[in-house]
Amino acid sequence: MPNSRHSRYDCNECTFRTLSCRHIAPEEFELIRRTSQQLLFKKGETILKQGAKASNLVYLHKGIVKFNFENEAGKSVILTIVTGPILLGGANLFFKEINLFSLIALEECEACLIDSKAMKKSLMNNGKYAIMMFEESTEMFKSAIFNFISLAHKQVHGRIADIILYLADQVYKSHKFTISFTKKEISEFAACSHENVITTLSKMNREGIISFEGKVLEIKDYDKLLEISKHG
Amino acid sequence: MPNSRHSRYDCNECTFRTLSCRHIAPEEFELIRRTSQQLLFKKGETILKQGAKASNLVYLHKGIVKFNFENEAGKSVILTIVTGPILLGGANLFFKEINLFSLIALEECEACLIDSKAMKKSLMNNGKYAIMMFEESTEMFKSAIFNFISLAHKQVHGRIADIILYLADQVYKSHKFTISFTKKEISEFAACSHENVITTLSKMNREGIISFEGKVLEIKDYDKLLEISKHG
DNA sequence: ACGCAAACATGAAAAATTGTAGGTTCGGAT
DNA sequence: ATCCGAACCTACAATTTTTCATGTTTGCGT
Repeated sequence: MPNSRHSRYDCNECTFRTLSCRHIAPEEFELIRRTSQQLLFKKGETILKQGAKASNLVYLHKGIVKFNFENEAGKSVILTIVTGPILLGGANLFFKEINLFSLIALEECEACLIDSKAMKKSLMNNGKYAIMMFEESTEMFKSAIFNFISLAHKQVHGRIADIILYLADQVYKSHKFTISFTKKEISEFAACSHENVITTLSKMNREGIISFEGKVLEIKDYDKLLEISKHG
Repeated sequence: MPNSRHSRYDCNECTFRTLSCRHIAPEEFELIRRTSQQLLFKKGETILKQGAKASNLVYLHKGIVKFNFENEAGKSVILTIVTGPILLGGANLFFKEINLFSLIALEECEACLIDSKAMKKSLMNNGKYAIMMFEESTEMFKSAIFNFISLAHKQVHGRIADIILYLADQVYKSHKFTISFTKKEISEFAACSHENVITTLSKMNREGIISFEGKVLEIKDYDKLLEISKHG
């Protein structure tokens, strides 16, 4: 269960508020704020559940989240992985009332759940605000589409190279980072077996392209990874 | 070159106009209309070009269009295939100024190119209109995401079954249809080799699940296809 | 009508990927 | 402290998929 702790983020300093107040009056934001709820999610906890009614948007202040789709057989795919601060769940808002996929915390996450209805009301009254929110909430598609494309015409080592580059450049923003998820999750992101992930990473390790001890991954030869990504 | 023929669609009867005028005044729509251009695209012609400036939205009155992404090596993936009437290119509008992928006519298409700037202006002035347009233009994502998921955890025969079902249910709306594209294009949609498409379709043909003569595909055993899709 | 290029088709070999089976390590629950 | 399950790792067999080689058919431009 998400833990409703003492506020860590002061609503008056929140970046979401700052963004919003570029387009709507503070009094109007207050209406949105009042329907919102600040929560702390532990690693592994579900923030939005696939199949549930999409009654909330999520402003992720801090943390890392995976977009997880699970099929009838219980197999998962990770559509993409993102870090805060970012607005999530907008896709569900515009698509339909049902969440198409789950949002799951990969690390401890600070997030605000925002009532969709309250938000929609403000969007209707302010086109500029609507456009901005839409731009914010479609960010995730870009990375999902690039993963899609990587999947579509690269083989496993190319896809894994892409994932490492993506994590380094977009998520952890460093060439050395502690991954906050399992090999199985990497396999769900790369859409292959977890054995294949292990084999591929071990090979890259042996060849000195990366070093991967425990949970710490370091890119040793960025250019080589780029090359694998290109020809993979 | 697209052929600028004598108007087939009377702007006063256009479904896009009807939709728009639920939220904006006819005079305001007139501003959008004046910047628009009605065109006829022949099979194979590019409506929006990947990499070009995203200066237009496209309202597709009639026809079938593929979302095509081409990588540096010249290999293509088809993200999804859609039929008119539908609003296209919205993704590009909100993403960035550059088209992320091409839209290519698979059949003769009647379409209006709408100036992005004129449209954005109206969206800013009217939140409800903006929300409606977002909803319209994100439709394509749903099918692209489902194709993504199919790709991610099914093997080729499952993916091909999915594609046949998708074409029958969403595109041609019939269990018997004349496909307007090649086996190679199916392979770009299914993300596999074209030989694999041929082998798989031949097998389904032999087993009586479908019949596929020339360009005419007929689903003989819908339930069997569903089953292949499920376990695929 | 002819020729050429693209699309279609098929089989066999090669490569990539998954599944299976073995065992080790790690961390949380009792 | 110990037990148990999950994650990790490796090798090998089984399967899927691609690649290659070859030949036929189709459709379009001249």
